[in-house]
Amino acid sequence: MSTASAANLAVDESDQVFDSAAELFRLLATPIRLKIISALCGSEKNVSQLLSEIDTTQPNMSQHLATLYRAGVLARRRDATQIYYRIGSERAATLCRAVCMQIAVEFDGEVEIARSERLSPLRFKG
Amino acid sequence: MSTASAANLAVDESDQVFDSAAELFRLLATPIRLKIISALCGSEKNVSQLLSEIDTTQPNMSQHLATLYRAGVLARRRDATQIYYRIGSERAATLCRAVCMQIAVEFDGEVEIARSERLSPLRFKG
DNA sequence: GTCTAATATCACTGCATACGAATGTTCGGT
DNA sequence: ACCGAACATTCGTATGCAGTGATATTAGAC
Repeated sequence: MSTASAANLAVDESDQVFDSAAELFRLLATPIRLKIISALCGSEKNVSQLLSEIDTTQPNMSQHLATLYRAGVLARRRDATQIYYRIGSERAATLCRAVCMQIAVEFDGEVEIARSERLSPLRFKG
Repeated sequence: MSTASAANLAVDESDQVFDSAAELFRLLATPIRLKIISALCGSEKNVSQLLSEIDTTQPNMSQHLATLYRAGVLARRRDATQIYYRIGSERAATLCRAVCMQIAVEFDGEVEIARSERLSPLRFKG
């Protein structure tokens, strides 16, 4: 089992888990990539269609698509000169949906949390 | 509703949602921060205890704790000279747990996905 | 007040990467 | 074979940020 084989190494399996999880989070840590994933949740789209929905340059779009594709988050197929992207990993898409929806809900039913306390230095006496 | 009031601005509410979601993902995009959150899931701990579990320097630990605290992910209280940190946002902790657990499961029951295809250039004819 | 332990903050360095501009590649049409 | 459309890739730049070392703050013990 993979668990036993890596147990005696300096980096154990839990380290790998945290590394992989952090990498997944890093993939989703950019607004434009969340927009891309969100735009592809309903149906596949080619690059031009994505560019009409998301405000950025064509090279930038292409790079983010490549990043998500290499990570397995997106899949793609060619149709003539156009390339259609679609969701390739339901896990990432579900994660994106869940977090964005929850945040959207908070934006509506929001009360501004007393975050002023968090901005002051750590004092308990004076 | 807040939805209607921001609808005519250049950055609409969905942009803010994506920005906030990306910021949350960015907070979790570092292995050490995932380890910190994971270490605090069971019980609160002071900085020394965290340092004994997680391999890093004290200033680095302190900075990550401050980052997570400012974001509301962690809460803290003082006891004499020690400061105890605990989970402050169940959302972030749940997210961390869910993703790490799912990835851990994949690490055991894994078949190495054919990722060689993803590393080759985009060719469909030659 | 002085000393020490616990923690925070500051200044700096190095690395990763998002973005923009220019260029390259692939395909269909003629 | 050539041209244009659709994407991809490369290169340079700038910015953000994780990590490190040195220093500062806080609080308890004496």
